[in-house]
Amino acid sequence: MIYAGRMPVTVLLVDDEPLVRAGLRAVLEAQPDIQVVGEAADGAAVIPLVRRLRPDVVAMDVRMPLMDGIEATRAVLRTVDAPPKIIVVTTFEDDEFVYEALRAGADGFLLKRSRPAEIVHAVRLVADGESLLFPASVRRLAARFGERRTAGAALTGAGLTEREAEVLRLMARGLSNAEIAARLVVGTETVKSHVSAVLAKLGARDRTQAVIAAYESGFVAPG
Amino acid sequence: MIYAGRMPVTVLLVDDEPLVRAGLRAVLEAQPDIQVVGEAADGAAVIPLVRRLRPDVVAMDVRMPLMDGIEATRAVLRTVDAPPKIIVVTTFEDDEFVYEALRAGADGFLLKRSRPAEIVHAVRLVADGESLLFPASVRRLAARFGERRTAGAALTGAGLTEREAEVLRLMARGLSNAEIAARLVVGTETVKSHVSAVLAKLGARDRTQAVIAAYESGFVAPG
DNA sequence: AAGCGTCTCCCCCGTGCGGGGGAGATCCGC
DNA sequence: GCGGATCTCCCCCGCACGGGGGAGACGCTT
Repeated sequence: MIYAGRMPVTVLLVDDEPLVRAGLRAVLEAQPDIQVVGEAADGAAVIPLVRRLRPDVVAMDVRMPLMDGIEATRAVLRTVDAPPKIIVVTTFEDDEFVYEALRAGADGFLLKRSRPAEIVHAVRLVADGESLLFPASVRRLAARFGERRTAGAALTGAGLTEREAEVLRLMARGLSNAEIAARLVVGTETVKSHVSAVLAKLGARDRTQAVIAAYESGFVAPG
Repeated sequence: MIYAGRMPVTVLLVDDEPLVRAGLRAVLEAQPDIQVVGEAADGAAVIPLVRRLRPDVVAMDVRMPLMDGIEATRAVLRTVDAPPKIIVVTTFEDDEFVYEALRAGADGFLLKRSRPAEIVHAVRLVADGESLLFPASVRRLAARFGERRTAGAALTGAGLTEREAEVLRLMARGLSNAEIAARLVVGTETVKSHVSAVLAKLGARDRTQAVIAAYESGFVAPG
């Protein structure tokens, strides 16, 4: 496989530990044909970032606070059209995670213990459309889940609607549904609809997680 | 504390995962007064390296294949004269590890999840002869929430207790009361008590407002 | 005209959340 | 010894929240 003359492969790093992100960045950016275009600390922050940065590859941690890598993988593939390739990164050779990751639609599976050369190789491989499955025995499973990706494509073109974003901003200021309703001069049932939509799109379980995602993704900023 | 005009602090990295070493190196070498002088992949390799490189600080992983960080710490302190300061680096806030590490003679204790600034700070601190015992995140919260927040409805004026701060941190990661209870190995009723105390002291109406306060005050930070 | 997406509002329903009490155990300082 | 603080757990209770449905009105593109 030859990489000369290619456009650089763009990568988004998703891991809750800054240290791991720094490590991946150091390893990947040492390659002239690979470019890290962004980082996220949680799966919940991934979708808007993918939409904005349109990376070729997402390196996704499994264990993360709000939304784990499996969930985030599902969310990205479900809500983003022309989605990036996704490499799920984990610490242990957990077969369950491999299986789950494949079911979720991941293209690659990588251990954190891997040597830099393997990591670089994995990124290049999935960027080229190949799938990379660590244990050979699991490779067979890939075939069974190979047809996804066409079906799920895009409910709406964009993430949050303007109204939903407005509601999320008010949620992130601590307002209750009733207060948001009063502020926006609509019924509380309407607000509930918007809140539900926000929770669904962000993969949040409740308004608290949604607000956390808003902070973590930079949608709102402290200060 | 002023670092200008100092000799650079030399650091030896000991971790079995190249990724983590690369991350630490990237984070530390970004500082002009810190220099990474060597790396080791296992505790067993540390002693000769320490003898040869004479680093000021050793950043030591706990979990390693041949000799773990606790053992390696003991070995270094026992066999090397004028030994370096040792920061034990681990993944989880495992009290047992903290205790063991301190018993072994470690000068500092650091979580891999820490933000770069905290890691850098820890290295400088132990290099200066200070000891850095409990996770910086915990320490920070106590200090931060100790005296502020005097105004408002809160009548106690005493700030958050350690336990309450711990609960708030978990709230700020999106955990429900039941999940926090499971994490802290206590009953949900206990968690409810702590949550209520946190809400009262922060002047928050619900957990969402408490989490917002946590972000806005710097108690937790995005990224 | 048809279709889609958005915004609006409505129903039912379960439950997690938070308030308001109380109480025992431990530790620490006076 | 005694009081205070902290951590733990328990009761009852109201309600906001969130999930599951559905539906009408508007504006847009096709």
